[in-house]
Amino acid sequence: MNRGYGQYCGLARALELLDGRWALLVVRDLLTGPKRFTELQEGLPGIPTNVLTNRLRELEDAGVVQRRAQARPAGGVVYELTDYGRDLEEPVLRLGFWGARRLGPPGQSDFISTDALALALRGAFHPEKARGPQRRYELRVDGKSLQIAVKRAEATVPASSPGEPDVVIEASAGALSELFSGRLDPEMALTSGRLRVDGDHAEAQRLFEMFRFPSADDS
Amino acid sequence: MNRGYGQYCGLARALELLDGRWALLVVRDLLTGPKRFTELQEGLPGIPTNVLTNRLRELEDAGVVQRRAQARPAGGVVYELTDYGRDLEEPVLRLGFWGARRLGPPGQSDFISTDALALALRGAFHPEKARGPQRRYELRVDGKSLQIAVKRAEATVPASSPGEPDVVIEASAGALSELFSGRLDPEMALTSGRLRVDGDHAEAQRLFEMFRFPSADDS
DNA sequence: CTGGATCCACACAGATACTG
DNA sequence: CAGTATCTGTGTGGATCCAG
Repeated sequence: MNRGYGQYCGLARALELLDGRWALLVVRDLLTGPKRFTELQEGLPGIPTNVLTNRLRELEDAGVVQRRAQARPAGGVVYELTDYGRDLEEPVLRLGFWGARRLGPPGQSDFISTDALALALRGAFHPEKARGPQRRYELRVDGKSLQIAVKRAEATVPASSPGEPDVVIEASAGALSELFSGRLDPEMALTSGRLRVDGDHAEAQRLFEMFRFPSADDS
Repeated sequence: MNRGYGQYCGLARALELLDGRWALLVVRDLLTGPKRFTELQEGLPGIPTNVLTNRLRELEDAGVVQRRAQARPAGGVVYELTDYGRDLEEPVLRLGFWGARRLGPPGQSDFISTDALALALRGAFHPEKARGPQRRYELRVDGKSLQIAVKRAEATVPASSPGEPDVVIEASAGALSELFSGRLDPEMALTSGRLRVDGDHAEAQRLFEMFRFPSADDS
């Protein structure tokens, strides 16, 4: 693919580098860390294997992704972003929040990507709201879990190393979306059962203060 | 098109709304103001008419673009962004600067879009560098011209109303790119003939201080 | 002239089966 | 696990034609 646009324009070049269906979603999933071929497949339900192969090759040629031979014992290869590819985090985040304003409540058949959630949380972090001791949270949604580490004014999503969470928070994607955008009060959600917390409730409340999505106040 | 990704994710939704080749370039050209069908065609050399028609319809369905019946005397229709579409300026700008880092020097056959230049300048404006009286600049490149109005700490690109420019600046796309990214000194460019200025040279120099592209310091 | 519609050839995406 | 091979749709490119 990639016949190009023939324009001397940064956007046109970006669209050439990120051309093809699924391309930016591959980048999104790699923004949370290196992944194997099959891990990418699992995070992108419906992508044909040959398309994933093509996108990875094209992104590699574009200098966005690189293959790396994995150390033993597992062997095999992992795909990871180059430095240049990692610089897509800001643009992708902006595009994501723009698109999120047209996300209604999640449907039954909607796939929930923990990579997408992790990315959104990174962009939703408000450092000035973070105080108190270092904390590790575990978010559970749709049978998957995601760990969040907050240390002083810095958040790591997903948490770089596995460990015991201080608080475990479980809710549906719809409930989480309302909680993180401030349209649903955590107290209310707890009493109504839309939110389950294992650990200090006040800690959970702090999480929803530190991470706040822009609210969907669109036309 | 638009079979969708089936994910509950803002980025996936954005990619669905902006799906199809040329889509974001259409948005880019509309970010500088409403345009007619044929004006869009001229700014997107190589786009087939049926593809432009399809993209405009899809963007209209997506709530990004709207058709408006044009007042007399010209009649006809113009396409313009909705409020939601205009909110793409930030994401598009970020993506554009990301892609611009992989723009070498312009080739012979590269088309120069004044819409792309206008957008890039909007994103490159440093309000704190703007002082002095209101000024209107005219940038000439590749046979096209673009007016820039700077008033206090605000820049309008392209200038909203036509008028007599205080300074006219002419250069090739390559020279402009180097001038705006600070890799080429305006004095040098003037003496070497890569830059022509009609008006106060100091004014031209100010322009290159107020508008500064992020430099291509990539790997 | 503007704003498309229509037709054709082709490249790419999707689906599935199969392999080192 | 990490793809390759193959077949089938459909979106794209390119040219041409047409109505207001």
